[in-house]
Amino acid sequence: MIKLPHNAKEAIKLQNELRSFVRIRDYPNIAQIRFIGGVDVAYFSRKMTSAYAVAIIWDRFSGEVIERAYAERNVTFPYIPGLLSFRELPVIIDAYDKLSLKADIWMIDGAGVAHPRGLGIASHFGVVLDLPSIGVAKSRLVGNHLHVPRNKGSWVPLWQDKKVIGHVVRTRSKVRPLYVSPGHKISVRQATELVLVCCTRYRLPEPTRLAHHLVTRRAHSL
DNA sequence: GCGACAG
DNA sequence: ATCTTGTCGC
Repeated sequence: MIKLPHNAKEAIKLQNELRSFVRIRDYPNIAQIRFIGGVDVAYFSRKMTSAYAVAIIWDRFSGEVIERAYAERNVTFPYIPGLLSFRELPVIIDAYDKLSLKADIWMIDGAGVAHPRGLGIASHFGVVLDLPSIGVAKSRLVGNHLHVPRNKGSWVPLWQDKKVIGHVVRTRSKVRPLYVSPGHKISVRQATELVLVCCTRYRLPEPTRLAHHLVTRRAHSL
């Protein structure tokens, strides 16, 4: 269970404290990563008062989902750009806790360190659970970048204060690119490498894509 | 004050 | 994120 602040000011203070625990470095043996976790959250209207989350573990070699878990919870924290984790991490962790198997690394919808204070939801998740993680966002939160070549597999660096905080990746030809940034315990380069390996015929990497598909269909599964 | 702004 | 149908393009 994560610490839940009561307002934006407290949330920002907490992020500034947690950011010091983020570790961006090479993952030991990325070629041997087999089990990749994926999570996503959905709301079924009614002023989006309750959130639903699905956490899955995907086998990169067989291409199959080997386990899935579902959770739902009333959300209290509002959606504020930069403070997304305080709204969605609680349900995500509820779903994560129901899994019996372990994943080598996790992919989360949203930013990793490509965040105003370097602690996007993927980093927050990684630090709290002490697990390697990657942030996979469908749009930009912070940073600047040049145009990304239109062909699948190409990418350009995402800059912030003269530093590369992530990559803007073309996971499908002629389709809007993804904003990939390391969450915890992985490097920028490897994060992009792993995301591309998980993209077969869709814009989103399989772990995140499948979790989104399941949570959108209210795929209950205990 | 104005514009930007993950899901 | 969610509300929504058909439609243009690879």
